[in-house]
Amino acid sequence: MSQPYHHGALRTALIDAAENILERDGIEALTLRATARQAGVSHAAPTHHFGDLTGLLTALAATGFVRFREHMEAEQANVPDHPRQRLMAIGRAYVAFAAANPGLFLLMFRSERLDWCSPALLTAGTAAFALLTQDQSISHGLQALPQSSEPADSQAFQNLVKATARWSLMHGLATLLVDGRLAPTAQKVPGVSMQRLIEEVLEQTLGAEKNGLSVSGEE
Amino acid sequence: MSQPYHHGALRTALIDAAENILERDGIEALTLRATARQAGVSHAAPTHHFGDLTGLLTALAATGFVRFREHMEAEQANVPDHPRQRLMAIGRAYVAFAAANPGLFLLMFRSERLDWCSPALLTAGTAAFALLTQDQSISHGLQALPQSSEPADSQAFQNLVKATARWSLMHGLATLLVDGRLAPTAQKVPGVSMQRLIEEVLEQTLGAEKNGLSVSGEE
DNA sequence: TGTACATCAGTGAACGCGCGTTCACTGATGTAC
DNA sequence: TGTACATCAGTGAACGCGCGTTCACTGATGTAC
Repeated sequence: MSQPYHHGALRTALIDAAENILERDGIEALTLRATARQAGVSHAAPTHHFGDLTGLLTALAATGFVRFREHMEAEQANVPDHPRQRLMAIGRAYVAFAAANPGLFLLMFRSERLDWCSPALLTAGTAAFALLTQDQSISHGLQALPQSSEPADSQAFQNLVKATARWSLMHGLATLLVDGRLAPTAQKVPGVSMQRLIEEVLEQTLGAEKNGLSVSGEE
Repeated sequence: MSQPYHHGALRTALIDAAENILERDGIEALTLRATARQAGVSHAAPTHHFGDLTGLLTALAATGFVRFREHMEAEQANVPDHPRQRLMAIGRAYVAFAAANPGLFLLMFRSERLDWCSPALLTAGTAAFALLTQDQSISHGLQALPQSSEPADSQAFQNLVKATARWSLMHGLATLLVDGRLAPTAQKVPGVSMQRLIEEVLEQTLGAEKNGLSVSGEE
């Protein structure tokens, strides 16, 4: 009946507790003491595992990036092995993860309080980002260093531009959605669900058959 | 020599002080008391003008949106009156504003502590967003309500999709840049400046002559 | 022109709060012999 | 198998800090007459 003195898996429990607080009360409410309360331990216990708040946030963000990558890979696996299909799947997964875990997503991408020197975070973050450039059309280009005289015109640079463009689109869409900026604009056109809007944006930018619709809006 | 008892323009001075703190120390350090210290008045003075911290942040964000819009309009005016040229100018201005005012940009777009019921903020924010949909190709479509049976296929919906796509791209690019996520990726291709990368991404997505390069990355 | 008075703008002391951090401690676990 | 002891994991009291907020106040401004 009585709680054992030793928790057994307190580190994991604290990360879970922190995520609960994050999604329920926002990042402002995510403190070491609140996390200890949520986990049901004394307020000095988290320090023992994470050192300080940055350590806790960094550990939480690292697990977030692992799950982020897993989610994108899983969605990618559900789809025919075609570059555009897979890219669309990643885009959908990117936005869906943000929508499903808004607090965690914001922590991962915008917290100035993460310690990017942490090996766990760096590894998990890099792995997730790598997925965005790992389709057939550009994967090899980003790895090969250009030997040409003008790097700005090299294939590697062009691939970097493409990867940055698609990443920006996914990230902007996810961010605007999570921040609630998309909803007011979308309501100008009645009868359209957010889901439908997102799907169509991804379709027209990432999934178009030949050249895809230009973001510039002219036909 | 002695300071007058009445400041004269304390409200404006407090907003300036708050912006200084925001850019120098980050949003975490932006408190009512810190703002009062920065402005050289007693710590109870800001409450008199803004009520609480949300009021101050909201007022600061509102001035930010005004300047954001002014900046985009000014850049747009420096360019030939061609839809793509103007769109490119807006995109460049969008990213440049974020880069030049990272703290303010983050406050404007991601602070959960803004009061969007504030008329000043709502007006300034709406005006800035409206600029993004005010080029010849889609401006009228977003205003006209569709009478067609299937809203998802209506012209208004297609225009919404286009506006959302370009906005997402600009916003994602600006956000990733400000959050320092772009730099590590870009360094994989040596000899390429961030400036050049951003310009090329905007060029290939917003400014391409015919259909623009698809974000999907296939030729 | 002068006086009285209301209103406004900012002061400074005080309060309670939750925070991070320290530190001696205590209970549990594991290992050496 | 049993005992001693080191190490580990979590406790709880205490600290100092900066915060938002309150409140009686004071100095300055403006207005009525």
